[in-house]
Amino acid sequence: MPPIVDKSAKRADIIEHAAAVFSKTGYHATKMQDIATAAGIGKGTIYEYFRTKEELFLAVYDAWMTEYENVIRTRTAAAEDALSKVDAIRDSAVEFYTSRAEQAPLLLEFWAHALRTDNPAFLERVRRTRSFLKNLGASLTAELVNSGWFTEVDSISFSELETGISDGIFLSWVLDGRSFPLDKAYTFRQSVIGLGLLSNETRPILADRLAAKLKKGM
Amino acid sequence: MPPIVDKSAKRADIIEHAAAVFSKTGYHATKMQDIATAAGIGKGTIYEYFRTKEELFLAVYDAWMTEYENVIRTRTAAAEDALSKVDAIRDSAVEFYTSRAEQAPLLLEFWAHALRTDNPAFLERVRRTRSFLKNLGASLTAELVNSGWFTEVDSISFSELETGISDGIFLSWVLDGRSFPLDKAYTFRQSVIGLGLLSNETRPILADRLAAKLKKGM
Amino acid sequence: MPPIVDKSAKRADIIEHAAAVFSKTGYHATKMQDIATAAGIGKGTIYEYFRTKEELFLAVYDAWMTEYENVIRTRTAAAEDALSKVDAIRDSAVEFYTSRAEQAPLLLEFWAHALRTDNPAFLERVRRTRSFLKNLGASLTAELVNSGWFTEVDSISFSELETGISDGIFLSWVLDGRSFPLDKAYTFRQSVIGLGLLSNETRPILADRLAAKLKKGM
Amino acid sequence: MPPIVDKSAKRADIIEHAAAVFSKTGYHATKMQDIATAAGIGKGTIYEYFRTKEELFLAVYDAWMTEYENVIRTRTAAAEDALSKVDAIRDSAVEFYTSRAEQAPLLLEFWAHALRTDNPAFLERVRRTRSFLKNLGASLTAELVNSGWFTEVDSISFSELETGISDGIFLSWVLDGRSFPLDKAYTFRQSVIGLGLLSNETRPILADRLAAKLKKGM
DNA sequence: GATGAATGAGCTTTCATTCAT
DNA sequence: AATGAATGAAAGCTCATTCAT
Repeated sequence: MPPIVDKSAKRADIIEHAAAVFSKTGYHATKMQDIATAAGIGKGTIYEYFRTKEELFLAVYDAWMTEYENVIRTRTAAAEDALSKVDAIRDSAVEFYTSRAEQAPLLLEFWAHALRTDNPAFLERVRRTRSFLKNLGASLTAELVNSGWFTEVDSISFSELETGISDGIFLSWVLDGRSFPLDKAYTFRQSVIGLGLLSNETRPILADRLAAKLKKGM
Repeated sequence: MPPIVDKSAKRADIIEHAAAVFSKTGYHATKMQDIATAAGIGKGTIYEYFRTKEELFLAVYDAWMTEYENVIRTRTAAAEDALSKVDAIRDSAVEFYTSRAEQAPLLLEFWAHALRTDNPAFLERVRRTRSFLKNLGASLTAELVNSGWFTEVDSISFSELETGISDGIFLSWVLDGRSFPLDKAYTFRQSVIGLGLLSNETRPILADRLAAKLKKGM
Repeated sequence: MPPIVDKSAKRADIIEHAAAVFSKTGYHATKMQDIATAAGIGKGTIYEYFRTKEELFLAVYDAWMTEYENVIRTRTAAAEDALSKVDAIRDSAVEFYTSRAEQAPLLLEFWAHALRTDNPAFLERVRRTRSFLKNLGASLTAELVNSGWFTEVDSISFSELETGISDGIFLSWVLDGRSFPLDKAYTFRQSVIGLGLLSNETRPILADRLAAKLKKGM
Repeated sequence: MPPIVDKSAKRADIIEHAAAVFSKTGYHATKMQDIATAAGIGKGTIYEYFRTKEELFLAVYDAWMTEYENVIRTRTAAAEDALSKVDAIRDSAVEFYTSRAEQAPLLLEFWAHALRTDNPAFLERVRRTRSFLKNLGASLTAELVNSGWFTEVDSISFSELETGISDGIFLSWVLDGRSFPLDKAYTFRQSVIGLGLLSNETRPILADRLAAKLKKGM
């Protein structure tokens, strides 16, 4: 038996394998033994790092969402202006989801589970990422309104809507068997929404380009 | 003299009670005995009408979606023009979901299950309603484009997007603990999207009103 | 599968087999499967009649003690006078324990368990039989005192002592590998105790006989 | 500089902590980790001193019984005559048990375990103390008979009986929730038994005093 | 000697499903 | 048609014990 690197590395390793097995088999159909086997460890070892199967499930989701948030943080920080930041968020979402296409159904399972379990940590974790996205969206919206790009819009409401829209496109994509390219859908949506929000000053600048995209579709 | 109930009435009765129990407890935590008890029948009797728990779950979803589709069919048939039909769809969705607020998480569970089970009937059923909605949306969109209300837009893509957006708002609503009024969210969304789609001819007519709604928020 | 006789008969049947398996293997080492196999039923069936292994254990003890009490009730009722009733109790105890020699260690396990479990029903059941025996003993003692056979003695204390002595002899018998005949031990004890309790009037009548028994031993 | 403790001191320390934890939680519910934590050492360290949990259990019992025997040896050696030695034994028992009231149920568990395990060392240890007590009792009885205090009695049988009685009183005391004072019970028993054993010569001397105690009860 | 991470045998309990009545 | 007693596969979790460091 090789010496253990360190506890948190092993924990991360278990999470990674659990993510793979959960993604493939689904939460309920996955047995702890499956995960142990995949991770090349004993069943009991998992319980040294996670108290229950449910806690491990939460850890998988947490790892995903933490990474997702970090990607967005990094990318938006690198972007110079508000419009670029919006694009950065869109690209982050598209890349995150497409690179995890096989794992996408697990997000649905997680949401469903969060709504059922007695453990409040699940919904809390779900809402944390949603808050992060909504706050980010609201501040960018406000910036776009203030800079004159957008017509006046309640930035909180709009960000709430946008967050829902993103999830909805993802949901459609998953339920429809990923029958359309996710990036095209996000871009198309951006054109529709953008066209609606342009101010009277900026509309002339972009309207034609966006209109062309609308005509073309996904 | 035993009450005469034809098989399909009893089947419907079981579905109704199953829906209630599933909604409250969730699919996995619900025991067949719970449903039998709720329906006031013997556990074995359920199996006279449904081969498995899973099939009963499907039947519950099917009943819901069939009713949902029928409501939309009836309402859109009663509406006179395309814009009214769009409103009819929106109202149907809002009413359907708000009147089933407690049952909403079950839809998530159903979707998650549909993506996992080997039984293709689940995804088929999910996609049937989605197709219905997308087709209806596409034809209404085409009508609005043709009539000059909307700028030119790929109606198939747009309808796909709109379907996703509806699901996404619903999803947000459920995950965020129904913290905002669903009808307001749907209306707000309609304003944003509508403003983006108006043609150059119709924009002057409605732009001010929609802009006011954007400003006001949900 | 033959038709079921009736629920309580089946329950009793499970108890009987559980008693046999518990006696042979001990409570902790016994698996529910062992009992099911012995009873010729499925493992799950046991759970139709008993909620937990612990509850089944209690049922076994309860059945034994109920029978024990009933034997004593029947025998003492049939005995004519107090002295005969005392003998009846002694004989009942000896016969009960010797006929269950193999099962005796289980009583120890039950007592130990009763002192550990959170379920108060265990100690309650233990104390119920003890109360029954102590009350019976106290009333017989009072009768023997009143009739002049015994010298004055606090009947409650004496009965408490006697109950303990009975258990103690049984305990010795079990721990020492049943190396002495239980009936002889009970008789010998009766002689010692009896000799101590005789009144000045009755001592002359029985002293010689009892003294002879003391000399002889077990 | 690490504290110097020789192996046997550390072994004794583990036994002491194990006794405390076993007493509180019971043998089966106690985890090796609990003992390690209580002793402030690592789980693996226990296995440097004891091969199994069972062996540690035996060691705890052995320590108790060895101490018990030593107390009796010391006290009886200090007593001048046979009657005083008898009192010394009684006092030792009462003090030993009352000072370990919380630990008493563990003795029952030990006995139960001894009757179940394949390891013969358990019953051997149990019987060793019992033999010690029986032999001591028999020789004291013989002395009391020879000196004329007691009427003729088979000292082996009587000592066997007395050992059982002691255990029985202890058992009653534990099972009845220590609802009576143990010392009073032992004294009361001594009066009853003593009155039965007095010889014709000594009876006049003590009978009145013992009779008074009988009347008074525990 | 001391440690605690790793292990997996083992066990209770659940519950969808069957089928004799 | 209706029932519910019977079933056993299944799985999460525990914990005594090992052994590399």
